[in-house]
Amino acid sequence: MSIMPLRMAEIVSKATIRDVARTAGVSVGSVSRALNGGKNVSVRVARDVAAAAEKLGYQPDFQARSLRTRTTGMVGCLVSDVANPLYASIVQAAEARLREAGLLMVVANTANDPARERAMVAAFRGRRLDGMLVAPGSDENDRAWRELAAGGAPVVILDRDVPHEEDRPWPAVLVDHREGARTATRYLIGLGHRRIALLTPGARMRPGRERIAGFKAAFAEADIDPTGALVCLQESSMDFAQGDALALLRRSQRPTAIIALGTRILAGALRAARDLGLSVPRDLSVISVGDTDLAAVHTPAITALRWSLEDVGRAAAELLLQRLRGTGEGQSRALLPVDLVLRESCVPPTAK
Amino acid sequence: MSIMPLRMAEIVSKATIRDVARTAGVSVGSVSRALNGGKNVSVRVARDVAAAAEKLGYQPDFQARSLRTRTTGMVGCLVSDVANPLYASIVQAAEARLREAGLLMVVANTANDPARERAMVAAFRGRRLDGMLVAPGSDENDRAWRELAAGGAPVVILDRDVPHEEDRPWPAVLVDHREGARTATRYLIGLGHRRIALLTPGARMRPGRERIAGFKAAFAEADIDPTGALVCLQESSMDFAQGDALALLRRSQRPTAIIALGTRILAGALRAARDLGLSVPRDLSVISVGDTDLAAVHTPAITALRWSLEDVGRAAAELLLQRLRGTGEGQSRALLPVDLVLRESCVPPTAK
DNA sequence: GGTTGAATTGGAAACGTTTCCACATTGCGG
DNA sequence: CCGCAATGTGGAAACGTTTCCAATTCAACC
Repeated sequence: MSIMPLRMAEIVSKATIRDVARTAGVSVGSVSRALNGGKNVSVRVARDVAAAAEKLGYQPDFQARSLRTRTTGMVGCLVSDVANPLYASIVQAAEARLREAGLLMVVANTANDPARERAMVAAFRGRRLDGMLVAPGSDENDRAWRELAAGGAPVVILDRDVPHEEDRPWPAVLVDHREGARTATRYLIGLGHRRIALLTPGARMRPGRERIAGFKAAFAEADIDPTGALVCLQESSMDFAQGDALALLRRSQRPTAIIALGTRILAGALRAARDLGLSVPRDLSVISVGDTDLAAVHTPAITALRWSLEDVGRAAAELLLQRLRGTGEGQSRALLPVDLVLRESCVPPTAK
Repeated sequence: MSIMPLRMAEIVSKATIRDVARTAGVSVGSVSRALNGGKNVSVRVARDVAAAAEKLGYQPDFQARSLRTRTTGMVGCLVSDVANPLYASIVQAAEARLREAGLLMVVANTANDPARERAMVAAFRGRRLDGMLVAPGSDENDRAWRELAAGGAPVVILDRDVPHEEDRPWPAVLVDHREGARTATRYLIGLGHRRIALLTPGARMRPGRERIAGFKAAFAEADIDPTGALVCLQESSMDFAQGDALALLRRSQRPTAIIALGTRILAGALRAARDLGLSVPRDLSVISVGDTDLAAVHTPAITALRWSLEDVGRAAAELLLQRLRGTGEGQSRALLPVDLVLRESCVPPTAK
């Protein structure tokens, strides 16, 4: 144990390609070719270089390589908050796929702040990251997306509609929130509900917009009184959701069913219901948008719209890798399905 | 919109420091000094350089700078799974602090696989990351920690006990799981419970070990039958936890209280209880280790051990920044407190 | 006005790669 | 036996910075 520090100092070894060249008795160019290309190197050189590299514990310096090759082996990932389970799983899956391909992933949280978004895009570009996965905080942040495009590095958009020039939509992984919301709403209408509230973050972003569209579409196609379709835009904070949900459930004509985004908002809504003494599902049917632990384990178990976050991350990584390799443009957009997982939180409304 | 592509091509601008030098009519050295040092540059040069840089939209190339300065402005973060809420919040908070300091964060998931851990440490080192935040998957993975040390770059350990040489403990952020578990256990014992089960991931890692120690300490100090202290080691998978919990709760002498890690395991335990028709807290008192949404929103709300994941992340980032700046070694370890948040899930056991 | 020292400045040498280019060396067909 | 293509090889030029060093300017002080 005592000699450890010395050995470590050795291992840190600044062994450079020049050292390898010297001990192998060849030129640096040959070493580089032997180690990378493999093309145009004699067996003798290959052997000697390998031996020398091994002996010296040579580790190529990515920084230097990057400078020369203009490629960093790193991609950026820009989301509002990696601690949000919705993003965490996406990030996790994307990282897994990218690592397989030998890439590192840089993450940054934007808190949906456009200025910060721009700053991080600039930072990514300054670091010459090879590409990026981005979930912009708003679909309208004009300046941000222009800067996005300016980088030259491929970008894949996560579940957003970023304005694009006519013929070149952004590569993107999208979730079919519209169809999901429509299915859920149709299901509730089928159970007899006529006053249904949709609690979702604002229409600033695609998921919210699509959900609202699907929600309304279900009412329209059922040909019932559309004033029963209550859209409540939310910030994604639990406290706020709870306050809003309380107000909603105190109305004289309170909704008999709620569809709530399953992160913080669902929690707030359930708390509100509990605080008002409303029993789920007897007094209030509930559908979670997104299948979280909370939804699955809650008593009663909450019926939920489910889509695979892992698939989103994986597909995004795949799309990005495609671009990076430049192998045929291939598919440019993926639309992932949403399923309704039936559980115990929805029943026909009690006649009143 | 049609001229956009051209403008973008311009913005991509390979404007290099040489260009700036030329248009400013000074040498590259002066540009570098003007832009960075600020020291020893005349106002004239400073002005001209600033103007030229502005005009050309000059963005320094971090890669090149890194090569020269041997510093990348990036730190690595190695955890088993960023999608685990326990880590997600830590990562989020650490990233926030590091970004403030102008650093980017690279994340990688190890899935607690020692080989992968080593590979990622090597990758980080090859990329010359300035430092790293690491939560090793095991406290015993000898080889990994040696390689850790070998890098020369500072490392901060997240809530683990990594073997160290006598006089140089690793900088680390630790959570006082022992005291937390002891408090929780004491509380249950105080309520009258005598058979209590602790469901936590194995003793391979510090948090589990410490919790078990605290759990047993509470029994010891209460001077009651220690066979009532049931330690159930778990993998952190919900299904597995549920199966185990089922077996546990079916015992003839089933525990009257459970302390369960609040991620997947708590969910599994609650499901198991529900499946067996056991009511919380009447038939079973429950304490969650870690205060998650699930614990807070569950009906009944689950009493929980709480510590601040944000503080862990922030403190870790702070410790790392300290090392990076080399400003006085300062504190090398942080021990964060754990509180017991009383809710509705614990009552005295029903006489039986 | 010359001397000195500080403040600025330009030029060039790193940093560690990859890649281009020119040159040897080979093998082969004519 | 003579080109000639194919193959391997070494040397050097990038890549875009920072930083060292020597040279120049400038002011101030004797």
